Amino acid sequence: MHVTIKDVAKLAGVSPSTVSRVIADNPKISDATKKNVYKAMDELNYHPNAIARSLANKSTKILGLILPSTEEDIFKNPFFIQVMTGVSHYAQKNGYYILYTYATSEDEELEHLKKLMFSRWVDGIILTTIRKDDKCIQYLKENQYPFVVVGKPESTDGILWVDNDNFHAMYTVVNQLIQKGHRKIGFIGGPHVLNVTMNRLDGYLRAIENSGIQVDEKLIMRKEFTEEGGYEAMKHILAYDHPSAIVTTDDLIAFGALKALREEEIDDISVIGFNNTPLAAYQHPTLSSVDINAEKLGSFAARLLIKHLEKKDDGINSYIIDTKLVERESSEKKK
Amino acid sequence: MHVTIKDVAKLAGVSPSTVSRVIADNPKISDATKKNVYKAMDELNYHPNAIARSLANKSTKILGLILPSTEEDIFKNPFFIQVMTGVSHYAQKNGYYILYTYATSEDEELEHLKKLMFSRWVDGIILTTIRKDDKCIQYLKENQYPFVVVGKPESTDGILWVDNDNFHAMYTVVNQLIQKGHRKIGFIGGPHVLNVTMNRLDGYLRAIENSGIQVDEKLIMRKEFTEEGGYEAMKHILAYDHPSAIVTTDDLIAFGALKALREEEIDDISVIGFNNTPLAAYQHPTLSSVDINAEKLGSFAARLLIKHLEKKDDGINSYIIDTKLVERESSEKKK
DNA sequence: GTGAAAGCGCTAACAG
DNA sequence: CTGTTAGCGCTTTCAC
Repeated sequence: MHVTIKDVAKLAGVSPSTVSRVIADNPKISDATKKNVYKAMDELNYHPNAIARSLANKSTKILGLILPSTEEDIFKNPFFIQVMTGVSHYAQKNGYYILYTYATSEDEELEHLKKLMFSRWVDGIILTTIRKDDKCIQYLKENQYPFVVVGKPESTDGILWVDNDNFHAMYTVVNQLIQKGHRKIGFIGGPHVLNVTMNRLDGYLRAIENSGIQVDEKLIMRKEFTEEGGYEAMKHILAYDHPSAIVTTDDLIAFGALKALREEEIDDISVIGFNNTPLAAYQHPTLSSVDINAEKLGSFAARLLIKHLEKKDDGINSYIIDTKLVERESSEKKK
Repeated sequence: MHVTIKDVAKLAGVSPSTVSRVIADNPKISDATKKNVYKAMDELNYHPNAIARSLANKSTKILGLILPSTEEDIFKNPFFIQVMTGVSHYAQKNGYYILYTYATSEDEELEHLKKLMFSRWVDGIILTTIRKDDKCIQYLKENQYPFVVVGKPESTDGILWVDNDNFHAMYTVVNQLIQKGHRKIGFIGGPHVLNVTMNRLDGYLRAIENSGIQVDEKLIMRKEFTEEGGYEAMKHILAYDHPSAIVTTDDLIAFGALKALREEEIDDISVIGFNNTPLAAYQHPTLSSVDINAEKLGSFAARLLIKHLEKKDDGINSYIIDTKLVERESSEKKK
């Protein structure tokens, strides 16, 4: 019923394999027959059947994307959307499609991952989050399935990954604050099971120590990645002391901290967020935040994976994406 | 190299066709052999090859999603993300994957649409936007390809679609304002080539006329769907008169209008947005806006398409999704 | 109920 | 350079 390679072959007076070669742009086909075949193709309005090609080729030119999602909101977290944007651009430009699934827990994620792998729909997989002793990574590795992960895994051997230098990013931020004269700087981070939190905390500690300031454990809080977490942590710190600046590991936390400060009518404490989410510019005061370039994380992840799939590995199996502090009102010089 | 249906057949001591029937859960297979085959399957850790199935079946259980995108920002417009969320949930729950492409113009969109169609990757397509004399719709129709569109097409015969009742939504909003005592109500809409704009304008006009108020053409403006557009339109209206309320057809427009009012230090004009985007709650004053339930638009679109693909059409080929005015400060009673 | 065999549309040796 | 042939892994008549 549909036009196939055979119809084209017949019309062009060649064999199906020749047509196949023309499709694959095989160099050892004479220009004359190529012309011929092309003519037949669009005379018949022929379009290769990608499914059949994939079955024969064992390659679909589709990438799988696994997104974590808290309950019903897959696309609420700006970070993942940005990563997805980067991935999509790079993939589409290079002739790949994206197939995604979302999962609400590590086990579900693994479940979907397996489905995606076994179905053969995708040539490789992009993981957008990374957990301690990540089961997905382990599984993919064991099965030698091509994948790339956004976030630096504990063990990096033979793994493709992209990440920011979280240690360095936080180190720089704290250092700048110290340069500006801040001495008492608080830290509010997310749960310490996450690598990011630990790396950022290390950066904070190093900067403090390097400048000869005494680390004050009571100015260091770790809470959930939520506005409430940030709010409570801030309150807690204020009950103990009055620092001149607070660094956080996430904008959401920073939003909560700002809220606590507003309530207490305190306006001489600088606050710095992380991830530079869209709402940062809409806080009161507008929130200074570290831009982690999530879109770039995505596009470089896609790039690594695609290069690998096409056997064009250039020896590079990871990228460190630059970060940048975006200064807004919340870190302006206080009176 | 990989476990196939033949290996399973051999181990279970049956023929490949029997295994195939077990996979498809064919009712005329004895329970005994079913058990047997299942056992063999997980002894070998067998997983059906979806590509091969698709080639034989002519169905992939993948849906194509076409997203419009202004330049580099596919996922910046909250509307499309919400639609995508709804689509994804419904699809994933029903065993479908989503493959998406984005395009920056109608022609590019058509281009990608064709690729998607001819490749056979997807069983059907979801269009998330609709233009006047939409080429994509026309093409899909001509080729009898299964699709659904978010937005009501000019001609609806034989087309699956979902939309809000834009006329009614705006009618209700304006009516409520009138009930509250407003008499001079301005309208700022997007370009009138778009169906939504026209429908919402009609709702506005009807409400005004029904209440016996004289329509004042000078209070009606149509601009681009941008903050600047809203800003200029508002300034323009203010130069002419001082209405007590302004309705708009998009939050972005409303943001601009609010900005103009802030500049003029006017705080006795109610403003209503449309689409209830996340930033609405972060305006000054916070913006009242009509929630159009974009996620529901998406899930019902997926639902229509999937039912159709599975030949479970229930005679329903469109859905009208409810809207709801979310009231915030910008429409509070003014002194 | 189950098996044999043909075929879905394309690719890839292997010849020539 | 091009044709022949045998699959890729699964489904599906058509027999038995």
